[in-house]
Amino acid sequence: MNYRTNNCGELNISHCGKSVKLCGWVSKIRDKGHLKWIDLRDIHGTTQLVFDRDRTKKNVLNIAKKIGREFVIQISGKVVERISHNKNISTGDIEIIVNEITILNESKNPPFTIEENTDGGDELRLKYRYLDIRRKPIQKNLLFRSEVASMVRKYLISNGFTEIETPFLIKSTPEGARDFIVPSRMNQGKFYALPQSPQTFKQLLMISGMEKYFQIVKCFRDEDLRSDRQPEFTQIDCEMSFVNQKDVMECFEGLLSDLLLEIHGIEKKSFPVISYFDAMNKYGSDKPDIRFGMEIHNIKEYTKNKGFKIFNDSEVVVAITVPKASIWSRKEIDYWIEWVKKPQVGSKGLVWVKNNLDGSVKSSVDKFYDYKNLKKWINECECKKGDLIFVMSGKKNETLIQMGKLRMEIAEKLNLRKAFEFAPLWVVDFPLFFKDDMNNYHPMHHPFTSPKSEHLDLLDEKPNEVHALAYDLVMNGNEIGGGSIRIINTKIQEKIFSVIGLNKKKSKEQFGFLVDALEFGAPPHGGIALGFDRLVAILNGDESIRDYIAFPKNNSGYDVMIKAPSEVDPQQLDDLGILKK
RNA sequence: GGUCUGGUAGUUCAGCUUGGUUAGAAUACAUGCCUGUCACGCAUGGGGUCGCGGGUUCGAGUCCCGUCCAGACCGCCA
Repeated sequence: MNYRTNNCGELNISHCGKSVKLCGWVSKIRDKGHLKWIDLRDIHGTTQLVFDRDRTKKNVLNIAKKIGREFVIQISGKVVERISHNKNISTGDIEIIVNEITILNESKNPPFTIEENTDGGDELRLKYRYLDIRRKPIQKNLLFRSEVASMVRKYLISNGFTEIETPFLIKSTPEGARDFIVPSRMNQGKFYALPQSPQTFKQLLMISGMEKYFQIVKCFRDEDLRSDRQPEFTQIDCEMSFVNQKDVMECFEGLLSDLLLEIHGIEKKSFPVISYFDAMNKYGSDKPDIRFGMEIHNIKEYTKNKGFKIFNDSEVVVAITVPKASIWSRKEIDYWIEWVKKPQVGSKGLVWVKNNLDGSVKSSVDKFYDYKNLKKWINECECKKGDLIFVMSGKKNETLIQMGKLRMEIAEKLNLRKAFEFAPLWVVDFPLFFKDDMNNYHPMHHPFTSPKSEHLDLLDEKPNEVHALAYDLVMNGNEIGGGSIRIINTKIQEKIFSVIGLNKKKSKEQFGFLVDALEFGAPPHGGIALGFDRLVAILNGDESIRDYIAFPKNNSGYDVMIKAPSEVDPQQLDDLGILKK
């Protein structure tokens, strides 16, 4: 005998009179004495069961009395039209008169309510994640994730990509994020590392001639977490042969366009392409949110020689226009002045200019700048009557970044960042390297990124001026993917290693297999990796990825449900040859 | 590693500014009543190591110090 004839989400008025069998969880019990309803829930929906003293058998009533929330039950009964309908759910026109009921399993009272808006806090929900996933919103997210994955597979496979798995137990490398380390029992004292990405393997697959590879794959990074960062996360990892930067960008613009069309019905439009330097200058970020204006303007030349020392002495003076903010009170403006002084932002302060609706102009630097001066700022910043300008100054890079943070925070507060408005773009022309505090060069992306051919001569003398054949896919202020054209020339590869301080011996040790392989006819190739968790969350109007991962870790990388990481048996350590002090 | 915020019934929170009788609310739970509920309603009831440790004080949920845990952010994330 089958457990059920139907699920809890599919019965409607057309099924009236039908005998059905349903299974599910008891979600809500409403007892009116002579009349009692039970909401029966499964992943498909909720169906109302009705019990009354005239139409329901005594023994069924007795069993129904014992039932509590989250019991798993099986019922059979007849579909009837409700006397009072519920317009809010798809099964709201019918209910089931129960003539048999079986308790398949009992349940303790759950620690939080299994409802759309639960009363449980984050930590508790993570501890009982299996109960949290019974809730509709989380189930919907996981179903959505699965749909997106399937669309991605469909697109890539129809574009000639082959899905290939790469190993999880690989070699630790010093550059980049910290590795998760796995001790080897059979090679005592030696360790595998879990991959931060399948980077080297996908390049080897290109050298193998697989031509177009993809994988929806777990990656691991032992770094601190954020709401959009987990120690294990999923990437859509891709690599293509015989392509240039434009080819890769076109292919993945196609993918994201398809997703936006299929999921949100958004018409295809080609994505803007903006250079890294323009992104920094206009938005103070290499992953700009371009859905709202508020671009950054450099007004240094309009501030000179007026006796305002702070502006005179600074490398840049930058400004943004806040729409409709000239009516802000002193208190509101002070809030932002304090906000930028937080150590997380690190600015020294803010100058403001109000372009009042009545045409007057008021600023915090009226002592130094007259109406005519301020009017120039207002013109440069495209500040309309009723708007307000915030001005910051200091060293170029850090001031732009601080302004970028202020821009994002104000937009967030003013509700200008609409969850279901999507603005994808490409950021290109990245520097190949960045310098750390110790003046050492590090690759901006990774050490296999190809320099622009016209910048090859600069590698020896001015590595900081070399640009990369790299591209980031950005949407709504989030980096959702990044990639590059790779180096296929061993000489250039070795030069890059030497710039980042990996001598021949060390680079041979770390990446010798790749450098060797490059010498056996490596085809021109490049690729991209998209953060799948983040992509799914953003496509669904969220920024936190936690609720799109079935079993996520908390802020400290701890799984509160299974209590991992944990200590292990000393015997295990002994087997692995790891001494415990 | 740093900054900030929080930790009080099963759960979500109030109480802390200004220390003082028996620590409250909502919800969940239990019992009873209720014939059209769907956030059902009404009545009654049980439920607390105020994160932990120390200090100040006649007296600490409340003030101070330390510590642990959680969250947001900075650093970090090739």
